[in-house]
Amino acid sequence: MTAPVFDLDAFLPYRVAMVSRRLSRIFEERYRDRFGISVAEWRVVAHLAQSGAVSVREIVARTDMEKSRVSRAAARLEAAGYVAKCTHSGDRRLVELTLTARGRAMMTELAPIAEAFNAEIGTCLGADADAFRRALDRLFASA
Amino acid sequence: MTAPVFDLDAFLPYRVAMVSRRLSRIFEERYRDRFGISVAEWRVVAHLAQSGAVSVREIVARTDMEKSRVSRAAARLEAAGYVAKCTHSGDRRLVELTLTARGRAMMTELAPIAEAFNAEIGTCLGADADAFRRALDRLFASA
DNA sequence: CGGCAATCATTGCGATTGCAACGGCCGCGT
DNA sequence: ACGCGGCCGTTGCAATCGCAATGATTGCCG
Repeated sequence: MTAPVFDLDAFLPYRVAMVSRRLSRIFEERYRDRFGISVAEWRVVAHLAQSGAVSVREIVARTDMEKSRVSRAAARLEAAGYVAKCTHSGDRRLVELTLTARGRAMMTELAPIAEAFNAEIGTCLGADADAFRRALDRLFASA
Repeated sequence: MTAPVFDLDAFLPYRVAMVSRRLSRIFEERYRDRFGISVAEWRVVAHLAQSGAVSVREIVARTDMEKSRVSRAAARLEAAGYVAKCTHSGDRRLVELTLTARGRAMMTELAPIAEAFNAEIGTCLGADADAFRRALDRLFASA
């Protein structure tokens, strides 16, 4: 029985997962205490701030999250008063998600925090930042 | 009420999370059907193949996974016959995890699959592969 | 030598997730 | 006009996760 040799540190999916987890965790610490939202909810809010009124399906297509995850995140955000849900006029299957005034206020506070964190990452990467972004784009496109 | 503007696509934690999720998903498809293990269990097995007999705590420190996640993954692996658990002689608090013959056989089959997948990613990245690896190392070190 | 804080692994519990099934709604074809 | 297949969002259910508490064991320090 040969002893299988495998270098886990060189395995890129593992490395990416570790970094992803840490980045999300660090960023989450900067807004969870203040607003009490989770990562899934942050993504929905950020997407709404970017795109205005959109349906659940659009967020699903755009963020690669499960339908149910988006649906429940939207429900929690609605319960917390950050998001309003109303049925689309014309196609009553669709749900139009919109930021409430409270949601926009949160985003006004959150956007600079996110930008700052993003900038931190950029400076941390230094000269490799552009290559890193390119690599992410390529992996996302081909995966 | 100003409309908050934020470009989610430029937000690196988000991009990394998307790519991480996709890579893990794709790789998982290549072994889940054959061996019925999950990502957490794969990580434990890969680490055992690399490090021999180790305790739960070492895997936790090394992989940045929660104690309970590693513990349960080890329990599932033991139930499936891939891993053996025995108390460390000398310090009976520690649990020594070891690959069984069946576990080593699985790893013998899995290692080439992982290597191939890793190589695919490398070729996909092309000239940016080295910078990508450097960037991951730097983010991991500073996070 | 004895107690006591610390370490290690497990487990209970609440929350979240993914998958699949479902109910409501649309639009196409007839 | 009317089914009927398909799309959209929600929900039931099982599994997993994270966190905190617990049980078991060790090593330190008085």
